[in-house]
Order: sequence, then C-alpha cells, then structure tokens
Amino acid sequence: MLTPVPPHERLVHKLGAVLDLSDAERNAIENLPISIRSFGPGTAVVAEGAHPTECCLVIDGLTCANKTGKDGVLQITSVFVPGDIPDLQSLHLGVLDHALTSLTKSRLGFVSHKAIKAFAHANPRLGDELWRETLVQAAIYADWVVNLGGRNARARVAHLFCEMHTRLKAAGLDNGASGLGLTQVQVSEATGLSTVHVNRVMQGLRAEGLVAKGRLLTVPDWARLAEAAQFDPAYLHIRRQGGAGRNS
Amino acid sequence: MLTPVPPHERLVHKLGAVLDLSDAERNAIENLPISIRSFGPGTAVVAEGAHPTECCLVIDGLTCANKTGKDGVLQITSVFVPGDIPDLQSLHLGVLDHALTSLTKSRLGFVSHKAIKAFAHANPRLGDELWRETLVQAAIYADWVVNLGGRNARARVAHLFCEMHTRLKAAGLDNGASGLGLTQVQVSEATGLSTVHVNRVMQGLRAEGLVAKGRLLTVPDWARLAEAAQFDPAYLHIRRQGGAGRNS
DNA sequence: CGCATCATTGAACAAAATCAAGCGAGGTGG
DNA sequence: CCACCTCGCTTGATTTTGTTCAATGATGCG
Repeated sequence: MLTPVPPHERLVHKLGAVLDLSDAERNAIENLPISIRSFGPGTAVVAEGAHPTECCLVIDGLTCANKTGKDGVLQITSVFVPGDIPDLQSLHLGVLDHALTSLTKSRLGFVSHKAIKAFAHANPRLGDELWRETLVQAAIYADWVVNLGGRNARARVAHLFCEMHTRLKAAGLDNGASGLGLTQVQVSEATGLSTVHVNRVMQGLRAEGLVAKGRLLTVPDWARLAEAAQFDPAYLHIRRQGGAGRNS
Repeated sequence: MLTPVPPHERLVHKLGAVLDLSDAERNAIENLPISIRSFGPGTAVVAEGAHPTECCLVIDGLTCANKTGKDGVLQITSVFVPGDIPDLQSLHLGVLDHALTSLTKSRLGFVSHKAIKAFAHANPRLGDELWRETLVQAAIYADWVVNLGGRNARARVAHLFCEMHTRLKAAGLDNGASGLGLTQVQVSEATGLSTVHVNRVMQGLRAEGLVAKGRLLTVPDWARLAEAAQFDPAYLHIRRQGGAGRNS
C-alpha cells in the first residue's frame, strides 16, 4: 500500500518547491541521518508535554497534532502530510505542548535536533526555509481558528477537505495516492463536530456531488467544493509547484 | 487614560522577561527607531493581504488579528497585549494573511523591517528571542483551535478571559491597568459565538462569581475561573516573570 | 466464522443562533 | 443644559443547528 519512498526525497521535494537547490544543498539533505519508524493508524508518536531531542518528518501517511482536554475531549489542531515536520517548533521551544498521533498507517523519519541545527547552520538558506515552515504552520492554525469559529458544519468539513487536497497536491501526492483518507471520527475531531453530524454532513456533500464516495480525497467538482468551503488557499503560502490548488 | 509609557520599555520588559539583558542589548533595544501612532477602537491598522515593510509593536491597548470571510463574518484569531509584535511573521513570510485591528484605543509603534533585521543580526540572542515569539504565537493559535473546537460557550469565554488575564499579567499590566477591556461584540468575534449568547454566558459567569461586573479583567476567583475554562497556561510558554498565572 | 472497525440511521434533546426590541450611559450639538 | 443620538448591553420568543443516545448495517480481516 505504501510505496517505499526514499525519506530524503520528501525533504528535497519540500525544500525544492521553494528554492532552487544547489548540488551542495541537495547533498546536505541527502546526508541527513534519518531513522525511520512505522506506525499503525491512531498510534501515539510523541506525547504532549514531551521534551523531544529529535524532530519528526512525515514520509508516508498522515499524522496529526492534537490536544486532549481534561474532560477527555480530543481536538486535532493540525494535520501533517508527507514532507511536513510536525514538531519543528520543539527545536526552539523545547517543550511540545501538543501530542503527535498517526492518523493512518504511516512511516515517519526522525532526525536529531543536533543534526538539524548543524544542517541549518551549514545551509543557511535551507535553515531559513525550515524556519519559514513554522510560520506557515502558524498561518494554518490561524485559518483553523477561522474555520472552527466562523463556519457551519458543512463549510467546516468542506474546508478541511480543500486544505488536505491542496496540501497533498503541493506535496506531490495528487490524490491518486491511495492509503490516504481519514475516518469520519477523525474528521469530527478535526472539525469539532460530533461523529454523527459529520456523517450527515458528508452525505450531504456527496448528494451535492462535492465529494466522492469511496474514501475522501477524490474531488469531483473542485470549484463548487471550494465555494462551499469559502476556501482561499492564500494562507497555505504555497509558492509555485502546483500553484494554489486549481481544479482537481 | 493611557499612561505615556516609553515605547522601548515594552520591548525591554518583554525580552527581559526571558533573558538577562546585557547593557549592550538594552542599548540596542533603546536605539531601535520606533515611530508611534495612535488608533481609536476598532480601527484598521494593517489590511489583510498587505505586504508590510515595517513591524508593529503594541505599546498600549489591545490589538487583534482577524480575518473576514467572504460572507462578511469577522473572526478574531488572536489578541495582542502590550509588548507583543503582531505581524512579526510578515518579516519572513512577506504577506500578511490576516488584518490587524485595534480593539481599544491604543498606541502602536512601528519599526521598519530593515531595522529589525539589522537589530536581530547584531544581537543574535534577541533575534532568536523574536523568532521564539512567533512560535509562541503559533502555540496560542493552536490553543484557540482547541478552545473553539472543543469547548462549550461558557468555557470558551472563560478561557479567553484566563488567557488575557495571564498575558496581561506577564506583560506587567496586572489588571489594575484601566482602559483595557473588550466589548461583548469583540468577545463574540473572538469566541465564534453570537453577541446575544456571549451576553448570557457572561451573566452566568458573573452570577457564579467568576468575573466581576465593571469591565472584565477583574477576576474574583481565579481558581474557579481557570477550572471553568479548563485553563492550562503551559501553551503560553511564559518563563519566569509572574510564572504561569497563579491567583489574581 | 466471528470479531473489530467504520458508517449509517432515527428519535429525543440541548445548545446556540436569530429576530426584534428596549434600556442606559456618554458624548455632541443646538 | 437638555435633547438627541450612538454604542454597548440586556431581554424574550422562536428557530436552527448540532448533540446525545442507542442501535443497526457494512466491510474487512485473521
């Protein structure tokens, strides 16, 4: 199911989407010591409150950041696609104030903080780009605030799909990539809705022909879905590489 | 109403709360060229989509980041207290993907990107600290996602108050500081609730003795308010200086 | 086959939005 | 100084949206 992508490929793609990599830079990326671990769906990767000594790179599958309220309510705050580095912030903040959990069967790569720091120092352009990633991450959080605070259930769900679709595409995984796809429970945790309601909303979206049945990720009519979601990809700060999420 | 605080004082306090400033560093801060502008409540400071060439420092009053949906719904994504630099991200991201609006009568300081970059370069420790600020900002966004997605109206409003209280305290403005305080409309825009409902929720909180009448910001019973809000200040990443928000 | 996970359904219920006024304090202009 | 207007707060009635509870199908896998 998961094609064995060389882990460094993800980084090269990610950083190369913004910068023209020199041979030296490409080399530096490929020499990063990455240790790979596989996770089943719904498995804890890093716990809330941990003080990680390594950063984690998504290679295959989806991983999320989530927080658990004392009342046990789980809220997913962000979803990460291949090429993302979910806990980059811990590099400079020390603590991780949210948990990291795999959503699907996934492969993650781990790089020691030490190695990343050395890497960033030796390749300032790439180091800056990693920094920039944390800012983009923040922009995504901000948009989630808008999504949860300002939109109704239908738009929320549609917006999540739009974002995922656009980011996956930017990551070079145009939908085709099988194995991806969230359960309705996961969608509900990300949108702050009940499972039951997510189910009904999705039936609605399907009836309208905005999403396809099998497993999400297939978008029959991008324009109408984006419309329903009031989706404006600006906040993703994607530069070149598939641009801003045109059509499916 | 607004005591004329020397603008650099805010930065010294902010950065000094985390680092022991050397004389040279203190000097560098005080030599930053800051131009001050005053804004009435509810005034646009920077528009969404702008490409700012200067960063903006909150000196007095409250300022917020907000986005407007195409349907005209306004969502506040973050509130900034004196000492904060709301658009620090634009320094590296170029675009500002949200608007900046003053919530109360406020004084803001503007520093050119050029000056900040030179400053950060000349004072690496302080530059890093500015970077760190953007990460903390991201952590706050993430917590807002939890607040909007996972909590009911009462807890949402209470949580906002807890956050404001804690941040104001950390900024050295223990409540006493008059002139601060949000309207119920603004609270509703920040919590994603209707104005009417915010009103009712606040009446409830007052009846429970969790907040005082006059104008928010006075917290009669911090422990119970924090309890109602499920407030855990860890995400604010405040180090020393009033610690983590003990009692009012 | 039998278990586990995910999707779906219906009915009753709760939470919050909406609509539509009214109130009260502060500020402005006549 | 008072009338008037605006802005923010408050209220009640009603409707919408989403939740909860409790099952029941489906699908896939060992």
